[in-house]
Amino acid sequence: MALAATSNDLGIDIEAIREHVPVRRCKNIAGQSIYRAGQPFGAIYLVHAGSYKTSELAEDGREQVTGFRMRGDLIGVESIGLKTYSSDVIALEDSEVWELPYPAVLRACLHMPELQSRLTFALAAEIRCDRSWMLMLGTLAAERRVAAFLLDVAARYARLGYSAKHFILRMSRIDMASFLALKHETVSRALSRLHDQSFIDVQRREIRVLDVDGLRSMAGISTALN
Amino acid sequence: MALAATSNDLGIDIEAIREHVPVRRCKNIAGQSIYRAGQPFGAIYLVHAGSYKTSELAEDGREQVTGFRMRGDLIGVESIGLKTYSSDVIALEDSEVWELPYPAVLRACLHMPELQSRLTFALAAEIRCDRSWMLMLGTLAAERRVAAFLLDVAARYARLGYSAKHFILRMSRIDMASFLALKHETVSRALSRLHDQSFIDVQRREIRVLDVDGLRSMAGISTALN
DNA sequence: GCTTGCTGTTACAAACCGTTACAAACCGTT
DNA sequence: AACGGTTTGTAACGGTTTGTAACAGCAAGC
Repeated sequence: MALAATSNDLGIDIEAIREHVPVRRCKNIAGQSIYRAGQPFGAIYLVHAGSYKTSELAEDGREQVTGFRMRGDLIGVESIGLKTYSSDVIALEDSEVWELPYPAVLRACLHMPELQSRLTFALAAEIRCDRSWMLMLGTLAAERRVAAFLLDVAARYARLGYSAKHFILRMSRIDMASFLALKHETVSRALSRLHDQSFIDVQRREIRVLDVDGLRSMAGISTALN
Repeated sequence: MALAATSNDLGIDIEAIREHVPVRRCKNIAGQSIYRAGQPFGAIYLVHAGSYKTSELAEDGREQVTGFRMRGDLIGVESIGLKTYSSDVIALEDSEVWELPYPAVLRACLHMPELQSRLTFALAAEIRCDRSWMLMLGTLAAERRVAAFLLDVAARYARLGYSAKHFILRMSRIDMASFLALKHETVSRALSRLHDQSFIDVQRREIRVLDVDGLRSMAGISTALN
C-alpha cells in the first residue's frame, strides 16, 4: 500500500464517462485555484496535466497542505454531499483539469453501475491514503518524514512513466514543510543531511535518488514504492 | 464543521436497510478486535454501543491510532474495494456493533438509491474529518491539541445526548497520545496544565469542562463544538 | 493483606525542532 | 548585465517535546 499524497486514478474509461457527462477542460496557471473553501460545490475534477496542492484552512488562519495531486488524481471528492467546497486547490505550475459536473456524474452512475463502485473505491482509497500519512506524521522524525515523502513522490512519478530516480519537485519547501508538519528550514536541513549520507542529490527542486534502500530504511522500509 | 475523531452517523433508517441486508449483532469485550489488517474484508459495521479505536500498523511495527468510534459511527468503510481490511479496530470497553455484510449492502443500494448517496456522503465526511485532524496535528502545539481533542470528545458526547461538560474518556493516555501524535507523558502534562489554568478538572479518565471558551481559544476557536 | 501489573503523574535532563537572522542562489524584468 | 523579489540554504540560539526514572493509584488475583 503506497502512501501517496493523493489517492489515485479513477481506473475507468474517461471516454465512457464522456457519453453521459459534459467534460470541460480547465487550464490553470501557476498559483491559480480550481476552487476555494466556501465556493459552491458543483463538480469534481480529474487532473490531466501539471500538479496541484490541496489545503485546509482554519477560522483562525492556520493552514495546512493536505496533499499534492498529479495526472490521474481526482480532486474534490472530499466535498461530495456539501453545498460548498471544504478546502482549497491551487495549481503548482501551469496545469489542466477535466471538470466533471457532479449532478451529471451522479446521473451517469445510474447508467454505468461500474462508475459508482469506482467512485466509492476512489473515496475509500483516499481515506486509506490519508491514514497512511497520519501514521507517517505521527511516528516518524523529521528526516524520516522527508525520506518517506521523496519515496512517495518517486513512486508516483514512476506510475506515470517518469523516472523514479531523477525528478523535479513541483512544490516549494514551504508547501512540503506544511504537508509534512515541519518548518521549511527543517525540510532544508533534512534534505541536506540525506545528501550528506549519500542517499540523494539535491539541487534546489531537482532530486536524484542515489540509494533507494537507504531512503527506505529511513522511512520505515517499503512504506512507499510498491 | 466539527473535527470528530470519526465521521458520523449514516443518517438513514436502519430498519429500511434491514429489509435488504441481514444485520448481525456482534458484541466485543474490552480489548477484542472487530477485525485486523489482513483479514478478509466482508462487512462494514455500525457502532451500536460502547467505543472502539481504529489503528494503522506499519511493516516495521510503528503503530498509530487514527480514530475513536462511538454509537452511530461507521467502521470499515476505508477497506471497501479491498480483499482484506487495511487497519485494526479494537473495543475500548464492552461494546456492540451491527455487522452489515458488504455484498448485501451493495445490492441494497440498487433497491435504495438513497442508501448509495448516504454511503458516499459518509465516505466523503470521513475524508474531511481526517483532513481536519491533519490540520490540527500539523498546526497546533501539544497542549492545544489536547484541548481540541477534549472539545471534540465533548461535542460527540453532546450529539449522543450525554453531557459535554462531564464525561469519562474511554481510551488510555497511550491511545490518546498516539492519536494526537504525542507521548503519553506529554498528554498527562498537558492535561495537568489545562487543569492549572482552570479550564478543566481531571481525575484520571474523568473530565469536567470548566471553561469551554478557554479551551476553544486554545484549540483555535470553534474548531470543535461550533 | 499482600502481591502483580497496568495506568497515570511528575521531575529532571537531553534531544530535537522551531525561531530568528542573514547569506546565497535563482527568476523574471529592466 | 544589473536589478529587485522570491526561494532556498546555513547557523546559533532557545523552547517545546521527549526520554528516563521514580512514584502513586487502581484493579485483579493469590
